[in-house]
Amino acid sequence: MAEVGFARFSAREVAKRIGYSIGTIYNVFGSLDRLVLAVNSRTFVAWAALVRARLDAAGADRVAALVDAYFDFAEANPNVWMAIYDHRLPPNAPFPEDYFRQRAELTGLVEAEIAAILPPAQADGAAALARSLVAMVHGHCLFALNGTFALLGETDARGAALARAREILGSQH
Amino acid sequence: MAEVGFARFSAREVAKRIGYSIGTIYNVFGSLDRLVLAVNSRTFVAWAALVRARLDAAGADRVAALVDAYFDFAEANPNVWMAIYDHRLPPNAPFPEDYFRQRAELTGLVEAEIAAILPPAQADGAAALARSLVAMVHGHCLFALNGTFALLGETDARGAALARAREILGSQH
DNA sequence: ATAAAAATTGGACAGCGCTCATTTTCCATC
DNA sequence: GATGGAAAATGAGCGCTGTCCAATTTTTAT
Repeated sequence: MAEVGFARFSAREVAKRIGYSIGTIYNVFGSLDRLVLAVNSRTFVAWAALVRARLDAAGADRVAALVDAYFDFAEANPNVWMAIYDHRLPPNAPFPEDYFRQRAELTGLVEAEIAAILPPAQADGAAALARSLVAMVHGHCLFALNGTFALLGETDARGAALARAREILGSQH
Repeated sequence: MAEVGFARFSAREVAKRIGYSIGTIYNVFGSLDRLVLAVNSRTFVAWAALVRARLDAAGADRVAALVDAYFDFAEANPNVWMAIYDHRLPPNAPFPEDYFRQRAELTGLVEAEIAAILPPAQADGAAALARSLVAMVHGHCLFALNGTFALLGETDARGAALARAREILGSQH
C-alpha cells in the first residue's frame, strides 16, 4: 500500500510478496475490503503513536504540535494515509470493532487536548469542537496532498490550518 | 458515475449505455483517466451554476449561502461530487486545460465573496483565505459524506462548518 | 462511381476480486 | 514410527477490468 497506493493495491500482489497464494489471503481476510481495513487499522496505530510522541515532547503550544503531527504523518506516509479516506465500505457494512477502536483512540487524543484548552464553561462542547477542528485540518492536509492547493497556487497548507485553528480556538469564550 | 460511484465506474459500461463499443470510448477520450476528468469537469460546471444561483438569491448572509451551496450540491450528488476527489491523476500528469478552467471558475466565486467581506486592509490575503475556508468546509462536508462524522457521533457537519467560517472571518481584522 | 478520410469495431492481452474442490501440512493419539 | 482427523494452503476457473490496434464500416468530396 505504501509503495503503490490504494488505487493500485491488490490482494494478488500482496499474496505474491508474502509468498502465499491468493486463496490464503481470502481465507484469512475474507475480502479485499477487510484486507484494506486491516491495513488502515495499522495506519491508525502508527499515526496515534506519532501524535502521542509529539504531544509528550511538546512545549506550551500543543495545538501546533497536533497540527504538525497531522501533516507530518500524512506527508511522510502519503499512500497509507490517503488509503484511509480513499477506501469506502459498501453501504451498511459495519466497521470492524478494532478499526473503530484504533480510530477512536486517535481522535480521543485530540479531544483531550481541546478539552484542556477550552474554558471550563464550554467543556461540554469539546468533543464536537475537536471533531470540527480535525475536519478543518484534514481539509487542508488533503488539499495539500491531492494537488488541489497546488492547482490553486497555495503553498502553505500547514500554516493556513494552524492559523485557522488559532482563530477558531480564540473565538471560544 | 452518478449511479454507481467512482469505484464501480467503468469505460465498458459507459460504452454499453451509450450504444458504442469500448474502442470508440478510447478513441475519443484516450484513457479512463481522461474520461473521468471529462465527467468531473462537467461536475464543476453544474456545481458552479448552483453556487451562482444561490448567491444571486442570497440575502445579506452570503457566507451561509456559500456553505449551504457546498453541502447541498455534495449531498444531492454524492457520487459525482466524491468522484472529483476520489480520482487521482498519475504523478506529473497535467490537468486538462478546461478542467482547470472550470475548477478555477468555481473557486473564483468564493474568492470574490471573501474579498468583499474582508476589511480593505486585508484585501490582498483574500485569495489565500478563500482557499483555506474552502478546505475547511470541504473537510466537514467530506467527513459528513464518507461516514467519518457518523463514526464519531457528529450529526451537524453543516452547522459546524458555518460556525467555524464565522469564527474565522470574525477574526480577520 | 470512386477514392480518400474519418469513425467505429471487437478480439486479444494481462491483470483484477473472488470461489471452492483439492491437496498439503500439522499434530495428538496410539 | 504409524495413523487419522483437523487445520492450513493451494491454484484453476469465472466474469470482470483497462488498453491496444488491425480490420472494417461509414462519411465526405470529387
